Amino acid sequence: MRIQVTTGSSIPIYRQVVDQIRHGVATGSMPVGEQMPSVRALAGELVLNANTIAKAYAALVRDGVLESQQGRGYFVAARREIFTRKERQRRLDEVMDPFLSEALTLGFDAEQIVVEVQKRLEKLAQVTD
Amino acid sequence: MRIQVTTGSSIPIYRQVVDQIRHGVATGSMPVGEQMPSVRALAGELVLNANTIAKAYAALVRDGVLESQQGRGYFVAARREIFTRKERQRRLDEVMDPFLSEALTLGFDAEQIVVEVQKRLEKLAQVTD
Amino acid sequence: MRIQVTTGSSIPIYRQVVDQIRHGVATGSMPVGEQMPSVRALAGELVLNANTIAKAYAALVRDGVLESQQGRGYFVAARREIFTRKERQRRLDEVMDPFLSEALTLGFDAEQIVVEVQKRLEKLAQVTD
Amino acid sequence: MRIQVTTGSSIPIYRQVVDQIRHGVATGSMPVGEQMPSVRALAGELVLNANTIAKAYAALVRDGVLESQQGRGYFVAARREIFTRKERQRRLDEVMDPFLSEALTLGFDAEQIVVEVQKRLEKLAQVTD
DNA sequence: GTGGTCTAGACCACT
DNA sequence: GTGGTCTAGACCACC
Repeated sequence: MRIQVTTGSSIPIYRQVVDQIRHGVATGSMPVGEQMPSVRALAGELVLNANTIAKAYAALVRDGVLESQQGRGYFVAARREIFTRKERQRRLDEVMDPFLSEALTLGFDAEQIVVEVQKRLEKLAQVTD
Repeated sequence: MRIQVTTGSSIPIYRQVVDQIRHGVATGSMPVGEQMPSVRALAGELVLNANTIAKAYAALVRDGVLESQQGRGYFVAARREIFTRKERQRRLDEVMDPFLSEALTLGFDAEQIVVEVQKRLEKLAQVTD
Repeated sequence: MRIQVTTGSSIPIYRQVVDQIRHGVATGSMPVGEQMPSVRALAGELVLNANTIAKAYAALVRDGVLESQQGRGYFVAARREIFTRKERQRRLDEVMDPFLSEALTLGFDAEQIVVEVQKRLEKLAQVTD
Repeated sequence: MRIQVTTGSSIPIYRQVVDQIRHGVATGSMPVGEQMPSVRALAGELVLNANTIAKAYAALVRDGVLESQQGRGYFVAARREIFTRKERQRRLDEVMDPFLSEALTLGFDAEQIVVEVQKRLEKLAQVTD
């Protein structure tokens, strides 16, 4: 897929990039799972600042069009949804487990952990009042 | 022991590995002296880069959970008291705060958080038995 | 504070960086609260990869010598007691043995080693003054 | 002369062998010209892989502590100085500095460090006798 | 701009 | 085959 930008246009450059990629994905010329060119590579190709491309990619990730994979690059995303009751619980567990494993490793037992959590929550409540 | 990792999470992959191994050791499902899977083997199994596993193992070594033997592998270390009381409290607070703020952000109130923590700890205790 | 590194040495580069910063902090030539050079800046200055410096700084953070502030930089941490008496002894022995065996290997006898250690410590003390 | 190795140590086994032989030679308990046990004999005695002993002997030959005679075996070499006085001092400092900075960071002061070094050297002397 | 994570692949030391 | 170090370069989160 070929991306073209015109610097003279009233449409912001990053918007031009976003729109063309979105169109490419919608028409299937960018298939799901396909790797996008790196931020710097595309910036170089279009003779743009890397931040501009980064901003465009970020917007596309926010909209669920692309996915980023740490250290690998950006890829065309499959669909998804967020924030059901189950999802909330899943997210809670996700942050609770590291906390509990650290606490247990430090030598605190279950009872102590609960007490510490209560103490901390009381302290937070006071601050907020 | 089975380790699972989700690449989309906000929790770094190496931290997920650390937490699960810590948990395995704390509950005794990884007995003292047991050899861990090799860095490359675990990396291959989880489809991760070997450096990511190496980083996780290194973190566990400096926390006294594992020991490494050059050219032989990693082993579960004998439990020992490493930190002063004050330092343990400091480290507990350090991991508790992000957990609590995330939980509160997700809309759980103080009482619910305590209940969830207790529930989770009970579940962990059952695994130990 | 000036940091120097020799690439040919058997001592890993990141360890050399760690040791020199530790020394600078211990002698007070790096006062508490002082900001460290940024990872990239120090990497550039020493002509090393940024990851190598990041690894050294990370080691100093977990030893309580430095603190990191996301997006701001690394700072010299206030001194604090981290380890139990037993753990301190354990760690001391761990680094003393390789040193002594190397010294004996070089042909220094016990008495000479003690003298050399005293000499070196006196020199370090002078720097502190 | 009796050689002992501990497999759990962080010090490589071949290094333990090297150090003990070197120490034996230095103290005269292994006189000049004496034949060393064969690689396989020593490997069998210590229940180690023959490669490990071969490597230790090779290191000792490289450092001028032993001499090999094709088809006959290894012998304690006549003493000769390999390193210049300056080089010896440089190498000593190179391994001493990391040790001292670690010790100081752990909270040991100069006097304590000297005492610990003396204690450790005494213990080593007893083992070798 | 800062640190933090991850990948890829190199080379070395030890068993 | 094991771990350990280092480089190069990507993206991420925060300020």
